[in-house]
Amino acid sequence: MEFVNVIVDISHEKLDRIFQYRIPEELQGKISTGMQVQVPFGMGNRTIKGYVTGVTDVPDYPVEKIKPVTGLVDGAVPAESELIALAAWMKEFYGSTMNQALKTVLPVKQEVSSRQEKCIVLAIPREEAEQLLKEVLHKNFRAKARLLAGLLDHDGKLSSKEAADLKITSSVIQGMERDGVVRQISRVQYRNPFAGKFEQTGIQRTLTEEQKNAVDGIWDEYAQGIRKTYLLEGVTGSGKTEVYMELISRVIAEGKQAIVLIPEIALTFQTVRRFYERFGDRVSVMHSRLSEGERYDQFLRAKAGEIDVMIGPRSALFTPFSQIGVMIIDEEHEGAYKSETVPRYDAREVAAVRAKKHGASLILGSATPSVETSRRAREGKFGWYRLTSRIGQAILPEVSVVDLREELRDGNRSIFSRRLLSAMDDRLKKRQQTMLFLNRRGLSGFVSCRSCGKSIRCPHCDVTLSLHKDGSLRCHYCGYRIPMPKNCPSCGSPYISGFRAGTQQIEREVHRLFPQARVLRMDYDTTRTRESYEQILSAFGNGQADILVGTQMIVKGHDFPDVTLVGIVAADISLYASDYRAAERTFQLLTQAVGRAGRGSKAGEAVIQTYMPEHYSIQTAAKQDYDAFYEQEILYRELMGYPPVDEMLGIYLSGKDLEKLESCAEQLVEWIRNAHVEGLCLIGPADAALARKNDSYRKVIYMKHEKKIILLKIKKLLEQQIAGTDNWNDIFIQFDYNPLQAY
DNA sequence: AGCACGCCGACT
DNA sequence: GTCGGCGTGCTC
Repeated sequence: MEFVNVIVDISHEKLDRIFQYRIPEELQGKISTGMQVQVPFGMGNRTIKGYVTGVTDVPDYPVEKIKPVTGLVDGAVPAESELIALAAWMKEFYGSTMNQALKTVLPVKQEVSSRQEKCIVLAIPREEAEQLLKEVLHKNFRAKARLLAGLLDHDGKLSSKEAADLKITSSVIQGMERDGVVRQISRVQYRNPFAGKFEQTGIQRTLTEEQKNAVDGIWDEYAQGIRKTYLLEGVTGSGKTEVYMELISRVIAEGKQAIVLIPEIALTFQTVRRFYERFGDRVSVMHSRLSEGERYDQFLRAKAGEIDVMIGPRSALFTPFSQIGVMIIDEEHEGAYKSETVPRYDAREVAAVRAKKHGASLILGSATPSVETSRRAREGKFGWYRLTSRIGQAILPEVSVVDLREELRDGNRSIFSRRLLSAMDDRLKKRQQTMLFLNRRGLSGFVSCRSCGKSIRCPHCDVTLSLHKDGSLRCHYCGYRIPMPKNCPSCGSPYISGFRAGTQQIEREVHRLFPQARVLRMDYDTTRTRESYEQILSAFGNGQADILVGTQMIVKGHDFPDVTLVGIVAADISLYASDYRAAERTFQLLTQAVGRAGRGSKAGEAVIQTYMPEHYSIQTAAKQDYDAFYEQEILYRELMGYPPVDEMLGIYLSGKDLEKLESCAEQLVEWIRNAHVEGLCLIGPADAALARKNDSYRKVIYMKHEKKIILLKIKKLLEQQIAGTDNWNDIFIQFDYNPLQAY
């Protein structure tokens, strides 16, 4: 290895790219990715620091112009270089360019003009400056004159943004600084996103027996130097957050830091306030509503050691702490922890890697753990603690499952069953609140029978087929296709179009049936603006509406004590999703929705409407029985070889030239076959779920194998093959482990 | 960002 | 001509 790729440590957009340097004799073998090096830069060859992002034998810059690395940066390794090494790992593991990986791991550097803490002040008395202004005007030093006039106009102080507006360049300022006319001062003032919003009360609730047991168990192992991943399985309202906070405070007491990941949608004032009340200013929050600058400030605050706890969504995983003691992923089953952009990383996996590097414990918390996590806990690979009782007087709601096929037989074709209608009527009379939940998510073209409830499934992959514009039903994994039948293949009924209700229709129907009811609707359309999400929730929480209609976003982490009825309008919608996780997702959504009823002192009720009342994910969700669900689900995964039993790798190809795309896909399949990997299951190539997007055609190939490392090896092999072939230039390829959504 | 280069007006 | 401010462009 003769050359290194370096990102220089100067924050300027124009320099935010890779520069190559030669490794001199004496440093051979001593330089690796993630290290900091000293390099000569610019015409004056001034020495600056840079981060090594890769080592290579082939330079892509004229060799005669490449300068040698001057030395290594010694001393403590800063957090950033750990993150760069992490980016390098992500690049290898998930498949991406180094730049893509770096962009996900490091925050966007601020544009120079938009956020400047630097300012220029007059270093001489006002009269002297006025005198000087006359002098420079006389000498026709226009830039200096502009600066002096500007300073005099603004009480002797100019921000560098104002200076830039006056077209004053740095060379002018530096010249005048040398002459002692002005001084440049830089004041670092970080924005604190909730300064003054909360108060630190130091409140510490006493732990229940179960909570204490979990904390002590994890802490005992921590004290013994055992660092691993734990599953904290606890029903909604069982107080997982108290366990997190206790562990965090112990870790802080040791001088270490903590990262708490929460799905963006559940990241509310309520959650943040609890952490703030306990840890005060040492907590910070990242969320998508922060401006670019505010987010960058949080990054800097963490780096400067101003905070100990960072709460945020997936991206908070990359907070530049130097010594993490504990990492927490709350609601670990949420799809939000998988990135939808390259590198398509899984935050739970990356957290485990980062935790290992820092010697931190990793806690995965959920009421309905993902099948992957659950399996590892059951196999003993993860520590496992359960919180089974709800805190306070809250009791689990009474659940009834309504068979919509019967409603149809009895002539009720409306969205609501008689049972749900009478329950809603009852709540309106009692002035209690109702939530109506529609669990649709990314569903397109699903087909199911309204008589027997069955969907039409792929004979090879056992997932629901989806309806395409050309009238065919297709499998998103293997491409299997049949024409859309006129009648249901299992019962012959002609009612086989899907349930087409949207939240707007439900809202309209509620208005029609209960004109006196005050209704709020919350879905993607009504929460576009910045504050609307919080507004709707707090309006409902304050009792300004009787009924809240919405999609999944209404069931995540909100306590409404006056809600005593939850209606799940069509529980099976998410069952018809055309991927192997449909049943799991349905169980999770239903369990969460049911758990929303009766969070206060009043008893709650949930009504689940469905065309498939016998399906195990609906049955088990109605009983809130996770174990029973898991036992059923793992059988299906075993039978079909889906994760976590086998590992799965999606390969997504896209390109504007269809013929070329097809031949490349075939070539890829051939390379995989030629590798002769034992136990490998190859599916496809097939049209992607979205076969055309932005003028590009899209194809998918899936591979399944018991061992992820084998898939990783094949991925690497393919990357090498592609690099060595020249006709791949305008075909784009992406890799995705255990995909969540169809490409 | 920070440095050098080269343009252009002012002064000996 | 030469001096020096000031804008421009490049940096492996």
